[in-house]
Amino acid sequence: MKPAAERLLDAAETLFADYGYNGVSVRQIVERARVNLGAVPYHFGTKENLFKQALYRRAVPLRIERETLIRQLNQNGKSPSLEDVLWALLEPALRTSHENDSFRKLLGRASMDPAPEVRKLMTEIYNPDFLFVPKELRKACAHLPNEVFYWRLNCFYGVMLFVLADTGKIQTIAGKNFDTSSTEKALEHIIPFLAAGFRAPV
Amino acid sequence: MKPAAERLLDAAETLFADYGYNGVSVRQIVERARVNLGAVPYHFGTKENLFKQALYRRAVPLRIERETLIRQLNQNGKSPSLEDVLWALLEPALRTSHENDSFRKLLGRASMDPAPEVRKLMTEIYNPDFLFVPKELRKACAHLPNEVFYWRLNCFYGVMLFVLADTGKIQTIAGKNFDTSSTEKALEHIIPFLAAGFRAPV
DNA sequence: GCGCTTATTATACGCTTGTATGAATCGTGC
DNA sequence: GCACGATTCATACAAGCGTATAATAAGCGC
Repeated sequence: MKPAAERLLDAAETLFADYGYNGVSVRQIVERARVNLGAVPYHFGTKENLFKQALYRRAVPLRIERETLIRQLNQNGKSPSLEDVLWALLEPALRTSHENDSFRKLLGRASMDPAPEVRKLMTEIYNPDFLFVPKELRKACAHLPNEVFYWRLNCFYGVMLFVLADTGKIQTIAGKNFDTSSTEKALEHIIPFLAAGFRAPV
Repeated sequence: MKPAAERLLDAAETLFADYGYNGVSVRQIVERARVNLGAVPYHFGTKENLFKQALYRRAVPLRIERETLIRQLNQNGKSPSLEDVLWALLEPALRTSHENDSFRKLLGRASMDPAPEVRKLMTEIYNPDFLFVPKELRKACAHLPNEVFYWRLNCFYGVMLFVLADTGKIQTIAGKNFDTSSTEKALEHIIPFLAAGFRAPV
Protein backbone atom coordinates (compact mmCIF):
# COMPACT_ATOMS: atom_id res chain seq x y z
CA MET A 1 0.00 0.00 0.00
CA LYS A 2 1.16 3.49 -0.86
CA PRO A 3 2.28 5.69 2.07
CA ALA A 4 -0.32 7.93 3.61
CA ALA A 5 1.08 11.19 2.23
CA GLU A 6 0.87 9.93 -1.34
CA ARG A 7 -2.61 8.54 -0.89
CA LEU A 8 -3.66 11.90 0.48
CA LEU A 9 -2.31 13.62 -2.63
CA ASP A 10 -4.15 11.15 -4.87
CA ALA A 11 -7.43 11.64 -3.05
CA ALA A 12 -6.99 15.40 -2.95
CA GLU A 13 -6.28 15.51 -6.67
CA THR A 14 -9.46 13.67 -7.56
CA LEU A 15 -11.76 15.43 -5.12
CA PHE A 16 -10.49 18.95 -5.72
CA ALA A 17 -10.79 18.32 -9.47
CA ASP A 18 -14.40 17.21 -9.14
CA TYR A 19 -15.73 19.63 -6.53
CA GLY A 20 -13.35 22.59 -6.34
CA TYR A 21 -11.21 23.80 -3.46
CA ASN A 22 -14.05 25.03 -1.30
CA GLY A 23 -16.30 22.13 -2.26
CA VAL A 24 -14.18 19.54 -0.47
CA SER A 25 -13.48 19.14 3.24
CA VAL A 26 -10.35 17.68 4.77
CA ARG A 27 -12.51 14.93 6.23
CA GLN A 28 -13.74 13.87 2.81
CA ILE A 29 -10.16 13.63 1.61
CA VAL A 30 -8.92 11.50 4.49
CA GLU A 31 -11.93 9.23 4.15
CA ARG A 32 -11.20 8.59 0.48
CA ALA A 33 -7.50 8.16 1.19
CA ARG A 34 -8.30 5.79 4.09
CA VAL A 35 -6.05 7.80 6.35
CA ASN A 36 -6.48 9.34 9.76
CA LEU A 37 -7.59 12.94 10.03
CA GLY A 38 -4.41 13.90 11.90
CA ALA A 39 -2.28 12.86 8.95
CA VAL A 40 -3.13 16.09 7.17
CA PRO A 41 -1.70 18.46 9.79
CA TYR A 42 1.21 16.06 10.22
CA HIS A 43 2.23 15.71 6.56
CA PHE A 44 0.97 18.94 5.06
CA GLY A 45 0.13 21.35 7.84
CA THR A 46 -2.88 22.96 6.24
CA LYS A 47 -5.54 22.16 3.68
CA GLU A 48 -4.16 24.89 1.45
CA ASN A 49 -0.72 23.32 1.44
CA LEU A 50 -2.19 19.91 0.65
CA PHE A 51 -3.87 21.47 -2.35
CA LYS A 52 -0.64 23.15 -3.34
CA GLN A 53 1.37 19.94 -3.17
CA ALA A 54 -1.26 18.03 -5.15
CA LEU A 55 -0.96 20.68 -7.84
CA TYR A 56 2.83 21.01 -7.82
CA ARG A 57 3.45 17.28 -7.93
CA ARG A 58 2.43 17.17 -11.57
CA ALA A 59 2.37 20.78 -12.70
CA VAL A 60 6.05 21.46 -12.18
CA PRO A 61 7.30 18.51 -14.25
CA LEU A 62 4.74 19.44 -16.88
CA ARG A 63 6.01 22.98 -17.06
CA ILE A 64 9.59 21.80 -17.40
CA GLU A 65 8.63 19.41 -20.17
CA ARG A 66 6.89 22.19 -22.02
CA GLU A 67 9.93 24.43 -21.80
CA THR A 68 12.18 21.63 -23.00
CA LEU A 69 9.98 20.99 -26.01
CA ILE A 70 10.06 24.63 -27.00
CA ARG A 71 13.80 24.80 -26.53
CA GLN A 72 14.27 21.82 -28.83
CA LEU A 73 12.02 23.45 -31.39
CA ASN A 74 14.13 26.59 -31.38
CA GLN A 75 17.41 24.68 -31.57
CA ASN A 76 16.49 23.27 -34.98
CA GLY A 77 17.91 26.40 -36.55
CA LYS A 78 15.04 27.96 -38.43
CA SER A 79 12.18 29.48 -36.50
CA PRO A 80 9.34 27.03 -35.76
CA SER A 81 5.90 27.33 -37.34
CA LEU A 82 2.86 28.54 -35.45
CA GLU A 83 1.51 25.00 -35.47
CA ASP A 84 4.71 23.66 -33.94
CA VAL A 85 4.62 26.21 -31.16
CA LEU A 86 0.96 25.51 -30.42
CA TRP A 87 1.70 21.82 -30.37
CA ALA A 88 4.59 22.21 -27.93
CA LEU A 89 2.47 24.38 -25.65
CA LEU A 90 -0.55 22.11 -25.63
CA GLU A 91 0.77 18.57 -25.97
CA PRO A 92 2.35 18.09 -22.53
CA ALA A 93 -0.71 19.37 -20.70
CA LEU A 94 -3.10 17.31 -22.77
CA ARG A 95 -1.07 14.14 -22.63
CA THR A 96 -0.32 14.28 -18.91
CA SER A 97 -3.93 15.02 -18.47
CA HIS A 98 -5.27 12.21 -20.59
CA GLU A 99 -3.05 9.77 -18.76
CA ASN A 100 -4.62 11.16 -15.62
CA ASP A 101 -8.12 12.49 -15.91
CA SER A 102 -8.17 13.95 -12.43
CA PHE A 103 -5.16 16.13 -12.97
CA ARG A 104 -6.43 17.45 -16.29
CA LYS A 105 -9.59 18.63 -14.62
CA LEU A 106 -7.73 19.90 -11.59
CA LEU A 107 -5.45 22.01 -13.75
CA GLY A 108 -8.22 23.37 -15.95
CA ARG A 109 -10.66 24.04 -13.19
CA ALA A 110 -8.18 25.45 -10.73
CA SER A 111 -7.21 27.95 -13.42
CA MET A 112 -10.76 29.29 -13.29
CA ASP A 113 -11.44 28.84 -9.59
CA PRO A 114 -12.17 32.25 -8.10
CA ALA A 115 -11.23 31.29 -4.52
CA PRO A 116 -8.42 33.59 -3.40
CA GLU A 117 -6.32 30.73 -2.05
CA VAL A 118 -6.46 29.02 -5.43
CA ARG A 119 -5.78 32.16 -7.42
CA LYS A 120 -2.72 32.83 -5.30
CA LEU A 121 -1.30 29.37 -5.96
CA MET A 122 -2.07 29.43 -9.65
CA THR A 123 -0.31 32.71 -10.29
CA GLU A 124 2.55 31.46 -8.12
CA ILE A 125 3.05 28.30 -10.12
CA TYR A 126 2.30 29.81 -13.51
CA ASN A 127 4.21 33.05 -13.27
CA PRO A 128 7.07 31.47 -15.25
CA ASP A 129 4.57 30.48 -17.93
CA PHE A 130 3.12 33.97 -17.94
CA LEU A 131 6.41 35.15 -19.33
CA PHE A 132 7.23 32.07 -21.39
CA VAL A 133 4.11 31.02 -23.26
CA PRO A 134 3.22 34.45 -24.66
CA LYS A 135 6.82 35.09 -25.68
CA GLU A 136 6.95 31.96 -27.80
CA LEU A 137 3.59 32.59 -29.39
CA ARG A 138 4.53 36.19 -29.98
CA LYS A 139 7.53 35.16 -32.04
CA ALA A 140 5.33 32.97 -34.21
CA CYS A 141 2.87 35.86 -34.70
CA ALA A 142 5.34 38.68 -35.07
CA HIS A 143 3.20 40.49 -37.63
CA LEU A 144 0.26 41.09 -35.25
CA PRO A 145 -0.21 44.41 -33.45
CA ASN A 146 0.05 44.13 -29.68
CA GLU A 147 -3.62 44.61 -28.93
CA VAL A 148 -4.72 42.04 -31.49
CA PHE A 149 -2.16 39.55 -30.29
CA TYR A 150 -3.27 39.78 -26.67
CA TRP A 151 -6.93 39.31 -27.54
CA ARG A 152 -6.02 36.21 -29.51
CA LEU A 153 -3.84 34.99 -26.69
CA ASN A 154 -6.92 35.37 -24.52
CA CYS A 155 -8.82 33.12 -26.91
CA PHE A 156 -5.97 30.62 -26.82
CA TYR A 157 -6.14 30.37 -23.03
CA GLY A 158 -9.89 30.00 -23.16
CA VAL A 159 -9.70 27.06 -25.53
CA MET A 160 -6.85 25.40 -23.65
CA LEU A 161 -8.44 25.68 -20.25
CA PHE A 162 -11.86 24.62 -21.43
CA VAL A 163 -10.46 21.49 -23.04
CA LEU A 164 -8.45 20.71 -19.92
CA ALA A 165 -11.31 21.35 -17.54
CA ASP A 166 -13.47 18.94 -19.51
CA THR A 167 -16.81 20.02 -18.19
CA GLY A 168 -18.65 17.49 -20.33
CA LYS A 169 -20.64 20.25 -22.01
CA ILE A 170 -19.87 18.94 -25.48
CA GLN A 171 -20.93 15.42 -24.59
CA THR A 172 -24.23 16.85 -23.44
CA ILE A 173 -24.70 18.35 -26.88
CA ALA A 174 -23.01 15.89 -29.21
CA GLY A 175 -24.07 12.75 -27.42
CA LYS A 176 -22.17 10.06 -25.58
CA ASN A 177 -20.44 8.65 -28.64
CA PHE A 178 -18.44 11.84 -29.01
CA ASP A 179 -14.99 11.02 -27.68
CA THR A 180 -12.67 13.54 -26.01
CA SER A 181 -10.29 11.06 -24.43
CA SER A 182 -7.66 10.88 -27.17
CA THR A 183 -4.81 13.35 -26.90
CA GLU A 184 -3.91 13.07 -30.59
CA LYS A 185 -7.45 13.65 -31.75
CA ALA A 186 -7.84 16.65 -29.46
CA LEU A 187 -4.66 18.26 -30.75
CA GLU A 188 -5.57 17.40 -34.32
CA HIS A 189 -8.72 19.46 -34.01
CA ILE A 190 -7.68 22.23 -31.69
CA ILE A 191 -4.42 23.27 -33.32
CA PRO A 192 -5.85 24.03 -36.79
CA PHE A 193 -8.64 25.99 -35.14
CA LEU A 194 -6.25 28.08 -33.07
CA ALA A 195 -3.73 28.51 -35.88
CA ALA A 196 -6.44 29.78 -38.20
CA GLY A 197 -7.61 32.14 -35.48
CA PHE A 198 -4.14 33.56 -34.94
CA ARG A 199 -3.71 33.94 -38.69
CA ALA A 200 -7.03 35.69 -39.28
CA PRO A 201 -6.61 38.98 -41.15
CA VAL A 202 -6.63 42.11 -39.00
CA MET B 1 -33.53 52.07 -0.49
CA LYS B 2 -34.12 48.90 -2.50
CA PRO B 3 -36.17 46.15 -0.83
CA ALA B 4 -34.27 43.49 1.05
CA ALA B 5 -34.84 40.70 -1.45
CA GLU B 6 -33.36 42.71 -4.28
CA ARG B 7 -30.38 43.83 -2.24
CA LEU B 8 -29.78 40.20 -1.38
CA LEU B 9 -29.74 39.30 -5.06
CA ASP B 10 -27.32 42.13 -5.81
CA ALA B 11 -24.96 41.12 -3.04
CA ALA B 12 -25.21 37.46 -3.97
CA GLU B 13 -24.44 38.23 -7.60
CA THR B 14 -21.26 40.09 -6.74
CA LEU B 15 -19.98 37.73 -4.10
CA PHE B 16 -20.75 34.49 -5.91
CA ALA B 17 -19.07 35.95 -9.00
CA ASP B 18 -15.92 36.80 -7.08
CA TYR B 19 -15.56 33.80 -4.80
CA GLY B 20 -17.68 30.95 -6.21
CA TYR B 21 -20.71 29.24 -4.73
CA ASN B 22 -18.84 27.42 -1.99
CA GLY B 23 -16.55 30.35 -1.31
CA VAL B 24 -19.31 32.56 0.05
CA SER B 25 -21.38 32.16 3.20
CA VAL B 26 -24.92 33.35 3.71
CA ARG B 27 -23.63 35.60 6.47
CA GLN B 28 -21.24 37.36 4.11
CA ILE B 29 -24.11 38.00 1.72
CA VAL B 30 -26.46 39.46 4.32
CA GLU B 31 -23.67 41.63 5.67
CA ARG B 32 -22.98 43.13 2.25
CA ALA B 33 -26.70 43.53 1.57
CA ARG B 34 -27.17 45.15 5.01
CA VAL B 35 -30.00 42.77 5.72
CA ASN B 36 -30.81 40.48 8.60
CA LEU B 37 -29.74 36.86 8.45
CA GLY B 38 -33.32 35.65 8.73
CA ALA B 39 -34.22 37.41 5.50
CA VAL B 40 -32.60 34.63 3.48
CA PRO B 41 -34.78 31.77 4.72
CA TYR B 42 -37.74 34.13 4.57
CA HIS B 43 -37.36 35.35 0.99
CA PHE B 44 -35.44 32.51 -0.62
CA GLY B 45 -35.60 29.49 1.63
CA THR B 46 -32.14 28.16 0.96
CA LYS B 47 -28.73 29.40 -0.13
CA GLU B 48 -29.02 27.33 -3.28
CA ASN B 49 -32.28 29.00 -4.24
CA LEU B 50 -30.78 32.44 -3.61
CA PHE B 51 -28.00 31.55 -6.02
CA LYS B 52 -30.53 30.27 -8.53
CA GLN B 53 -32.60 33.45 -8.41
CA ALA B 54 -29.51 35.64 -8.73
CA LEU B 55 -28.63 33.70 -11.86
CA TYR B 56 -32.10 33.55 -13.38
CA ARG B 57 -32.84 37.21 -12.85
CA ARG B 58 -30.49 38.14 -15.68
CA ALA B 59 -29.81 34.90 -17.50
CA VAL B 60 -33.35 34.28 -18.63
CA PRO B 61 -33.86 37.71 -20.27
CA LEU B 62 -30.44 37.31 -21.83
CA ARG B 63 -31.36 33.96 -23.33
CA ILE B 64 -34.58 35.37 -24.73
CA GLU B 65 -32.76 38.31 -26.25
CA ARG B 66 -30.28 35.98 -27.90
CA GLU B 67 -33.04 33.91 -29.42
CA THR B 68 -34.80 37.01 -30.68
CA LEU B 69 -31.64 38.26 -32.34
CA ILE B 70 -31.13 34.97 -34.13
CA ARG B 71 -34.76 34.86 -35.20
CA GLN B 72 -34.45 38.34 -36.71
CA LEU B 73 -31.31 37.25 -38.50
CA ASN B 74 -33.11 34.32 -40.08
CA GLN B 75 -36.14 36.40 -41.06
CA ASN B 76 -34.02 38.54 -43.37
CA GLY B 77 -34.57 35.97 -46.10
CA LYS B 78 -31.10 34.76 -47.05
CA SER B 79 -29.17 32.67 -44.55
CA PRO B 80 -26.95 34.74 -42.22
CA SER B 81 -23.17 34.67 -42.36
CA LEU B 82 -21.05 32.88 -39.79
CA GLU B 83 -19.97 36.26 -38.44
CA ASP B 84 -23.58 37.34 -38.01
CA VAL B 85 -24.45 34.20 -36.09
CA LEU B 86 -21.40 34.53 -33.85
CA TRP B 87 -22.30 38.14 -33.22
CA ALA B 88 -25.88 37.30 -32.26
CA LEU B 89 -24.70 34.56 -29.93
CA LEU B 90 -22.03 36.61 -28.19
CA GLU B 91 -23.30 40.16 -28.17
CA PRO B 92 -26.13 39.88 -25.61
CA ALA B 93 -23.95 38.04 -23.10
CA LEU B 94 -21.04 40.43 -23.54
CA ARG B 95 -23.15 43.56 -23.45
CA THR B 96 -25.26 42.57 -20.47
CA SER B 97 -22.06 41.62 -18.84
CA HIS B 98 -20.16 44.78 -19.57
CA GLU B 99 -23.04 46.78 -18.24
CA ASN B 100 -22.76 44.63 -15.17
CA ASP B 101 -19.34 43.24 -14.39
CA SER B 102 -20.58 41.01 -11.62
CA PHE B 103 -23.01 39.14 -13.77
CA ARG B 104 -20.49 38.58 -16.55
CA LYS B 105 -18.17 36.91 -14.11
CA LEU B 106 -20.97 35.05 -12.44
CA LEU B 107 -22.12 33.60 -15.73
CA GLY B 108 -18.67 32.67 -16.94
CA ARG B 109 -17.46 31.27 -13.68
CA ALA B 110 -20.62 29.42 -12.77
CA SER B 111 -20.33 27.69 -16.14
CA MET B 112 -17.06 26.20 -14.97
CA ASP B 113 -17.86 25.74 -11.30
CA PRO B 114 -17.61 22.05 -10.47
CA ALA B 115 -19.89 22.20 -7.41
CA PRO B 116 -22.82 19.83 -8.02
CA GLU B 117 -25.42 22.40 -6.95
CA VAL B 118 -24.07 24.83 -9.52
CA ARG B 119 -23.76 22.27 -12.29
CA LYS B 120 -27.35 21.26 -11.75
CA LEU B 121 -28.60 24.83 -12.09
CA MET B 122 -26.45 25.60 -15.10
CA THR B 123 -27.67 22.63 -17.12
CA GLU B 124 -31.19 23.47 -15.98
CA ILE B 125 -31.05 27.03 -17.24
CA TYR B 126 -28.97 26.34 -20.32
CA ASN B 127 -30.65 23.23 -21.64
CA PRO B 128 -32.62 25.36 -24.11
CA ASP B 129 -29.32 26.86 -25.30
CA PHE B 130 -27.80 23.43 -25.60
CA LEU B 131 -30.24 22.76 -28.39
CA PHE B 132 -30.36 26.27 -29.79
CA VAL B 133 -26.81 27.61 -30.00
CA PRO B 134 -25.28 24.60 -31.73
CA LYS B 135 -28.14 24.36 -34.20
CA GLU B 136 -27.62 27.92 -35.39
CA LEU B 137 -23.87 27.56 -35.65
CA ARG B 138 -24.29 24.25 -37.41
CA LYS B 139 -26.33 25.86 -40.15
CA ALA B 140 -23.58 28.41 -40.70
CA CYS B 141 -20.98 25.62 -40.88
CA ALA B 142 -22.97 23.09 -42.86
CA HIS B 143 -19.92 21.85 -44.73
CA LEU B 144 -18.10 20.56 -41.62
CA PRO B 145 -18.20 16.88 -40.64
CA ASN B 146 -19.92 16.25 -37.32
CA GLU B 147 -16.80 15.43 -35.33
CA VAL B 148 -14.93 18.48 -36.58
CA PHE B 149 -17.87 20.74 -35.89
CA TYR B 150 -18.25 19.60 -32.30
CA TRP B 151 -14.57 20.07 -31.55
CA ARG B 152 -14.80 23.60 -32.91
CA LEU B 153 -17.96 24.21 -30.96
CA ASN B 154 -15.95 23.18 -27.94
CA CYS B 155 -13.37 25.84 -28.77
CA PHE B 156 -16.17 28.37 -29.19
CA TYR B 157 -17.49 27.71 -25.70
CA GLY B 158 -13.98 27.90 -24.28
CA VAL B 159 -13.41 31.34 -25.74
CA MET B 160 -16.84 32.63 -24.80
CA LEU B 161 -16.69 31.48 -21.22
CA PHE B 162 -13.13 32.62 -20.68
CA VAL B 163 -13.94 36.09 -21.93
CA LEU B 164 -17.05 36.21 -19.75
CA ALA B 165 -15.30 34.89 -16.67
CA ASP B 166 -12.66 37.60 -17.02
CA THR B 167 -10.05 36.07 -14.79
CA GLY B 168 -7.65 38.94 -15.37
CA LYS B 169 -5.02 36.57 -16.75
CA ILE B 170 -4.45 38.70 -19.83
CA GLN B 171 -3.98 41.85 -17.79
CA THR B 172 -1.33 40.02 -15.82
CA ILE B 173 0.52 39.36 -19.06
CA ALA B 174 -0.27 42.38 -21.18
CA GLY B 175 -0.13 44.96 -18.43
CA LYS B 176 -2.70 47.25 -16.89
CA ASN B 177 -3.21 49.43 -19.94
CA PHE B 178 -4.74 46.51 -21.81
CA ASP B 179 -8.47 47.16 -21.77
CA THR B 180 -11.13 44.44 -21.79
CA SER B 181 -14.06 46.57 -20.71
CA SER B 182 -15.43 47.52 -24.13
CA THR B 183 -18.05 45.20 -25.60
CA GLU B 184 -17.45 46.41 -29.14
CA LYS B 185 -13.72 45.93 -28.92
CA ALA B 186 -14.11 42.46 -27.47
CA LEU B 187 -16.46 41.37 -30.25
CA GLU B 188 -14.28 43.02 -32.87
CA HIS B 189 -11.39 40.79 -31.87
CA ILE B 190 -13.12 37.59 -30.87
CA ILE B 191 -15.43 37.14 -33.83
CA PRO B 192 -12.74 37.18 -36.54
CA PHE B 193 -10.71 34.74 -34.46
CA LEU B 194 -13.61 32.33 -34.05
CA ALA B 195 -14.81 32.71 -37.62
CA ALA B 196 -11.35 31.91 -38.95
CA GLY B 197 -11.20 28.91 -36.64
CA PHE B 198 -14.54 27.58 -37.85
CA ARG B 199 -13.44 28.13 -41.45
CA ALA B 200 -10.08 26.41 -41.09
CA PRO B 201 -9.57 23.69 -43.71
CA VAL B 202 -10.26 20.16 -42.54
C1' DG C 1 15.86 -6.40 21.38
C1' DC C 2 16.73 -1.91 22.90
C1' DG C 3 16.28 3.07 21.66
C1' DC C 4 15.00 6.63 18.86
C1' DT C 5 12.91 8.65 15.08
C1' DT C 6 8.95 8.62 12.20
C1' DA C 7 4.16 7.79 11.44
C1' DT C 8 -0.59 6.94 12.95
C1' DT C 9 -4.36 7.10 16.00
C1' DA C 10 -8.39 8.86 18.76
C1' DT C 11 -10.10 12.72 20.47
C1' DA C 12 -10.91 17.64 21.46
C1' DC C 13 -11.15 22.71 20.65
C1' DG C 14 -13.10 26.82 19.00
C1' DC C 15 -15.39 28.54 15.09
C1' DT C 16 -18.36 28.87 11.08
C1' DT C 17 -21.86 26.91 8.52
C1' DG C 18 -27.04 26.75 6.77
C1' DT C 19 -31.43 26.93 8.55
C1' DA C 20 -35.35 27.73 11.92
C1' DT C 21 -38.28 30.38 14.98
C1' DG C 22 -40.88 33.48 17.93
C1' DA C 23 -41.10 38.22 19.00
C1' DA C 24 -40.96 42.99 17.39
C1' DT C 25 -41.89 46.25 13.74
C1' DC C 26 -43.66 48.01 9.62
C1' DG C 27 -47.11 49.36 5.91
C1' DT C 28 -51.57 49.94 4.57
C1' DG C 29 -56.76 49.34 3.88
C1' DC C 30 -60.58 50.52 6.58
C1' DG D 1 -56.14 54.76 14.81
C1' DC D 2 -56.59 50.11 14.69
C1' DA D 3 -56.15 45.62 12.96
C1' DC D 4 -53.77 42.44 10.12
C1' DG D 5 -50.64 40.50 6.79
C1' DA D 6 -45.91 41.20 5.37
C1' DT D 7 -41.38 41.86 6.76
C1' DT D 8 -37.42 42.32 9.82
C1' DC D 9 -35.11 41.18 13.93
C1' DA D 10 -32.19 38.79 17.56
C1' DT D 11 -31.16 34.57 18.79
C1' DA D 12 -30.71 29.42 18.84
C1' DC D 13 -29.58 24.91 17.00
C1' DA D 14 -27.15 20.98 15.37
C1' DA D 15 -23.75 19.77 12.22
C1' DG D 16 -19.53 20.34 9.93
C1' DC D 17 -15.26 22.82 9.49
C1' DG D 18 -9.80 23.22 9.89
C1' DT D 19 -6.43 22.47 13.09
C1' DA D 20 -3.97 20.79 17.36
C1' DT D 21 -2.22 17.39 20.56
C1' DA D 22 -1.02 13.64 23.56
C1' DA D 23 -0.90 8.72 23.43
C1' DT D 24 0.13 4.70 20.71
C1' DA D 25 2.36 1.96 17.11
C1' DA D 26 5.68 0.91 13.63
C1' DG D 27 10.27 0.95 11.32
C1' DC D 28 15.01 0.29 11.87
C1' DG D 29 20.18 1.06 12.81
C1' DC D 30 22.91 -0.96 16.25
